[in-house]
Amino acid sequence: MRFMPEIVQLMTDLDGIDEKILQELSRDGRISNLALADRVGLSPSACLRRVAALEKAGVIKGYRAVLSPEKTGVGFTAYVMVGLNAHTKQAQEAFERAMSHAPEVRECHNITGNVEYLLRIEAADLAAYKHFHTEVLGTLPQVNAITSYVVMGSPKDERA
Amino acid sequence: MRFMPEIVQLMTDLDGIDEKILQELSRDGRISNLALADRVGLSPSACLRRVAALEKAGVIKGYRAVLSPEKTGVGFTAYVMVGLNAHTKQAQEAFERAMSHAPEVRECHNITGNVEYLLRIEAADLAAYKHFHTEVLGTLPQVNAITSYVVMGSPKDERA
DNA sequence: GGTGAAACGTAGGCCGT
DNA sequence: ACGGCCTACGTTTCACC
Repeated sequence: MRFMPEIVQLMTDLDGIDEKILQELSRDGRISNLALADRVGLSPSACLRRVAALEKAGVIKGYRAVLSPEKTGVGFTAYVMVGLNAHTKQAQEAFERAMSHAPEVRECHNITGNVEYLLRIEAADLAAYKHFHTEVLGTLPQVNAITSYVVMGSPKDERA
Repeated sequence: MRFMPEIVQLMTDLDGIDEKILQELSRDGRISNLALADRVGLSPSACLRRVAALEKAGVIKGYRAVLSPEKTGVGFTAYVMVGLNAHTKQAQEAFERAMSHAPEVRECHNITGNVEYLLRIEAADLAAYKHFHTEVLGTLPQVNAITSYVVMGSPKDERA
């Protein structure tokens, strides 16, 4: 490649009001524009224009409802370190494709260290996790090493 | 303890429509009730009643805007395994208290395995992370072992 | 669970700064 | 380029069936 693939603007210019808007929308993604405008000290129309601009610029990627894992049938969470046996682009792509299709995989991070990937797995229970472990991870030819860390609790969790 | 501390209803009874509602709201937390009702095949009022019930039951814990880390000044993410030198309740509570006050710590999970905790750290850059590593983690008397895994990319990330 | 109507919020044109 | 005002339009919300 001749230039760096994508030199994107890493931090959009955000003033104090923008930051307050983002803070409020992180806290309550369904706040009405009227209430939001009030909280940040702007008129509704000015506020709405800023929110629209933040969405358009990709600063706000979307809005999501935060669900209770226990109450939606997720009783088992684990982080899993996965090492591949080949460090080729093909092996990585094949593995990532498999992860993207597995519903138990909520996150797949490419990390530094002795293994390549860190996964967050959410399943109904230990049996469902075992199924994923053996039937999915265990059958992928690229996978070399699997280490599971079962989540016993999360004293802090500010996941978006 | 004489009985299990809290036997809560682990999975609220959710029918197919409830699951569809949750799925839609996870995808787009700002969908209008009208559009949501349409998608799940209910009248707006019936749909709204279900959403309100799901919120009240705690199945829906809230709504949040999903922000772009790069565009909000977060250029560095890492997972950190932390081992304590004492397995006492006091040591854990002190550590968890410290984590809850550290803004760089977005998640703190209590895990099984050779160490006690897995943290997700978000910072502006490597320098900011180094500061956290030495000035915060490094000064806690309970902390015994620290292993950092820097996130190079996240091919999949469905963090609520 | 559906209907309807009043209350409320949104979105866009327009003007002032 | 950005904020405030106004208003037609859409959405939410509630009592009632």
